[in-house]
Amino acid sequence: MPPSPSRNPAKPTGLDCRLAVLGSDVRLTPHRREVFEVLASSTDHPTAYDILDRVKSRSPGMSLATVYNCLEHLTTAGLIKLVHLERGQSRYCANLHEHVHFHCETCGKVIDAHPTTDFDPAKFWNLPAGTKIARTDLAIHGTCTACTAKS
Amino acid sequence: MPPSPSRNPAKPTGLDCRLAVLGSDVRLTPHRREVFEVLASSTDHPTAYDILDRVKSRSPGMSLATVYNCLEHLTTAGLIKLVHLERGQSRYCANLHEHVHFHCETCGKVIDAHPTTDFDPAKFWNLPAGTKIARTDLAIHGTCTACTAKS
DNA sequence: TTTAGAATTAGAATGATTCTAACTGTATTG
DNA sequence: CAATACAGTTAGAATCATTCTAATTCTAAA
Repeated sequence: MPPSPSRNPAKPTGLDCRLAVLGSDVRLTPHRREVFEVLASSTDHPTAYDILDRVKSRSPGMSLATVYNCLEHLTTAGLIKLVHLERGQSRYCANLHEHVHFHCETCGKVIDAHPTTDFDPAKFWNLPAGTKIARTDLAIHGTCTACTAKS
Repeated sequence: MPPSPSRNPAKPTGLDCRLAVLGSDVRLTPHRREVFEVLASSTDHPTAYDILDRVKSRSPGMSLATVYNCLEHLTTAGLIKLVHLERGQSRYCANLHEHVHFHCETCGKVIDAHPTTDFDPAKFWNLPAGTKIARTDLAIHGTCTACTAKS
């Protein structure tokens, strides 16, 4: 036994291990792991409902409430990101590399775009002095290659 | 009478005049005008419900459905902009100058930030060849001056 | 004045998300 | 090993934002 840690149910140490990535601290329960894995193997920025659909083959009993619950925990832990591009359903993204989103207004597809050089928003926009930037969300809307070719 | 335009109810010319700005083409009915004026005199990016609230002193009978309807027409015409920053209610903005939004994660306030120099997203992010950019939405999240001072 | 179509309306319907309360599982404590 | 405490999970209800529907009103041309 390790040096008698007093009972602390918020940080169990047994079978129910954690994912020690990026300083995050989530209990990786089976459901959370599956939601994470589905998202990590998707490149299309699925909605909560899409994720439920994809998880169902492995966990037929999972409910939408649980998907939302898992997504919330994973988001809080910084393992995944929430993306808002339009009204309606939110989308999720497990790409943790710095990137922005290109949204095709014709087919609805969302493509990750990675930076080619450093970008500092404070160089381009006039923010009040004393403002602290935590993160930036850039969404580029337009027409994707396939849709441009078709028209 | 002008040179007998054949009946075309989509483009009336009488009292119900249009706002000939920016190539837009909206019927500026009393309700639409009020919604637009409320928004134009607000700097806080109100939600549809906020707008209904502010419009009520002048048009007590206006319904939320009409507010949404007016906002939709004004948005389509390019007279106002729809802003998505978080889950939940959409916000609207009548600032048509090029700008981005700073969102304070502490107090929820949204501040317009205007460009100090030209910004071309294609210079910073690697988009697939053939992609056509229509517009970009940049949201900067962080802590505003007031909230930074308090903490 | 009639009429066609746009604008407006209240309320219903839908869609997305969150909440609630009951139940289950796991690991620590006695 | 049994009891316990709490996190995780669940279905379904509740809520919130938005859109739809069908009826009504308004406007301007014929």
